[in-house]
Amino acid sequence: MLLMSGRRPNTTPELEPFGLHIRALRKAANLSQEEVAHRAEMDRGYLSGIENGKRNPTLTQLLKLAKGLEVNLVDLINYGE
Amino acid sequence: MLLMSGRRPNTTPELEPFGLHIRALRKAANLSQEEVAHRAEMDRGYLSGIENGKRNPTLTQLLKLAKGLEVNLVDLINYGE
DNA sequence: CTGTAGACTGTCGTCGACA
DNA sequence: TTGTCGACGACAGTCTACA
Repeated sequence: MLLMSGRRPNTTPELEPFGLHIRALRKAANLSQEEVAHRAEMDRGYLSGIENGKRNPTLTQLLKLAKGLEVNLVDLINYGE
Repeated sequence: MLLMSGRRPNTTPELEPFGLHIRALRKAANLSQEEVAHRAEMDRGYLSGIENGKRNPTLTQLLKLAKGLEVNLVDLINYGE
């Protein structure tokens, strides 16, 4: 093997706080991952990966996510760092 | 012709305002692309692509860029939208 | 409802080079 | 100093499916 297809990295320390923040925003809005993913027009499994700090989203994905959570981009990335 | 290797997309409307903002921040600090890229530990040519709205950086790249420009993440992405 | 696995396409991100 | 090109490895992002 060594085919390494579907990216499934372990939790990345750098991305973890962001993921927790996204989850907090979603919970605060009382939405399921599926609902947010649908509104953001992104994959539900991918959103799960983001919340768990396993994915490294691009700027365009962040824009979609902000839309899905109905917050502006600044609030989306305004976590502790 | 149709081999499409080294990513060299045309300007993406979605990414353009962000690029202009990054350029403004860099100019305000009186830095060259090379200096910022070095401090951010990223490729200079790639930074050029970002400023021109041709690249779609990931969250980790944004974190690096904030470091290179010596601003926090919020200021980095706080452009008009 | 959520997490994760497999498979696939397309792009990210780097390096070296040249205008 | 900046933009862009070629090549290439690695990963983003999607879809189906199952616990």
